[in-house]
Formats: sequence, structure tokens, C-alpha cells
Amino acid sequence: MPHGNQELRKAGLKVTLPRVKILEILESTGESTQHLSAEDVYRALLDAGEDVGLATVYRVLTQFETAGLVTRHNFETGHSVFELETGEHHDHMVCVSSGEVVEFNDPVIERRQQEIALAHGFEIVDHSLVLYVRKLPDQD
Amino acid sequence: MPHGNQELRKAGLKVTLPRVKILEILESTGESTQHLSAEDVYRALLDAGEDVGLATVYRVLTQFETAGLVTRHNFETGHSVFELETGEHHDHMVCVSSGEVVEFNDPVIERRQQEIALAHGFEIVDHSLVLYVRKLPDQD
DNA sequence: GTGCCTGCAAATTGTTTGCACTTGA
DNA sequence: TCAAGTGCAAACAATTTGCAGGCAC
Repeated sequence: MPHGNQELRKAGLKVTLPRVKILEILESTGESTQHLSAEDVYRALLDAGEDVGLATVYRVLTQFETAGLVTRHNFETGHSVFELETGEHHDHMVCVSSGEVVEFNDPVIERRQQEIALAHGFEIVDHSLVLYVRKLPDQD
Repeated sequence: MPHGNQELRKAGLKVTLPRVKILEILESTGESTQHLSAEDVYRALLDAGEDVGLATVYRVLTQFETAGLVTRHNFETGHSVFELETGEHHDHMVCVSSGEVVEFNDPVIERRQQEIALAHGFEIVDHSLVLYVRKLPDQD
């Protein structure tokens, strides 16, 4: 019983070929893999010779999001990107020239956010922090 | 010579009725005014009896953004909202139940962001921090 | 006057939905 | 078997663009 079939079942989702394939693609840890758009996943499926419709990709990704298997991000790109949920919260740094995405987590910022919300009489439900960055010239 | 006509000229934009009106709407400081979507601006124009096309609203807002007169935000709402540029950077807290938007600026977080980017060999070009929050019950 | 602007409608892009058909349990 | 899942095409929502006519300078 391979891969994340368990997770699919646990999420109450029937183990079907498109779902398994999409999970596999999200799991494949290529460099720039991770953070894929629906289109990206769709193309990866075609490249893999799988005949899955784009609509299904959207449906499955949305189900995965609801099930907590993936997280959806809306960077400034005009479309959503999806990432496998690892359980560990992190924020993102996106390189504006290469598109490279770096994840990070900073306890100082996290704590500060809580304090700020509280000071305004709110509790944080969720948050989104994205740094748009440019690579500095090497200067070792 | 009223309002921001100067700013329009300075931006190299001809002073036309739609542009002036749209600027006025963005300047009107109603509580929940500020942070308007293209639709919001469009409706405000109609309410004011002005006959401006939605396409023009989009064009003008984009020109304003390019000119640095307004800032575009992409919260998780699926559409962009625009806000008059004040020169002072700030982040946002959006109440998930009321839609209320609170602006804040925290030097600790700002500094930390710089440090983190630097530690990864990047410089920050821009950043976006949005806290999605819920109002806490009053407990004075 | 003339070139920047605008309105309208049509085109795009990203995403969702209706429906007949297929498939996993 | 048979409801859940899928493919396809059509529907949608937000935004952009082409073009003929208008308005600021």
C-alpha cells in the first residue's frame, strides 16, 4: 500500500488515480517543485502521460485543501499556488527575478504578531507574510 | 486649483474628470472607506452620478499604482483593493467576520524581516504582511 | 488641432460548475 | 452495484484590450 493512500482515506476521499497522481506530484521534491499552481500540476500530469482534466486538478486541490493536506497561497501572481501541508508553520520569501521560494519561520515575528493583534483587541485566525526579495551579489 | 490635480500632473497624467473623481473617492475618509476594490470605486462613481466605465476605473487605478499614487493589495478575497499611498509603510490586519481593516507598523517585525532576508543572501524589494483576525470579546 | 483618454464590447485568464459517463469499494 | 469521482465544455468573475469617438491642453 504505497504513498499517501492512507491520508486520502483518512480524509474521507476515495483513492482514485487522479488523486494519487496529484499527491505524488506534490510530494516529488524537485528544487522548484513544491509551491505548484493548478496549471503546473496539470502539466506535470500530462508530462507523466496521465490523462486528467484541468477541472479535476482544481477540484482535487480544493478537496485536499479542505482536508488539510495542502495549503493554498495567493502570492502577487494572480493565481493560487499549492503546497503540501507539513504541519510546521512557515512564511515565504519569493525572489522577484528567479521565482525561487524560500521558507522560513521566525519566532520573534510570530510572537510580535500575537502581541500586536491582542493590543488591538483581536486574536489571530491566520496570517500571511511574504517577503519579495532579490538575490544579493555573492560577497563571501 | 483643487485637490490632487497637482499630483496627477506630476505623474504625467492629463487632468480628466474620471481621474479627478476617482482620486476624490479614494481621498474620502469614511471609516470603511480606504481599501476599495475597483467595483467599489465604480459603484461610488455611479452613486455620485458620474458616468464612468468600469474599464476606465481599472485603467486609472493601474495608472495610479504605476505613478505611486495608490497601493494595490491582494488580500485573500479574490480581488484587488486599492489604497491611497501615504508614504508611510504599514501592514494590515483584516477582521475575518466584519471585513474591518486596521493598519499597523511594527519596527521589531520590520527589522527582523531585513535580518532574515539578509541571512539568506537576499535583499527585500517589498513585503506583504496580513493578519487575519477575529474581534475578542470586550474585557476591559 | 491632435494626441492622450474614455466608453463600450469583446477578449483573456484563472477557476468553477452541469451533466453524462466511468470507476473504486 | 452504485454512489462517488471524472472529463469535457460551458459558465463565471475579475481584469485587460481594441477601437471609434471625445476632451484637455
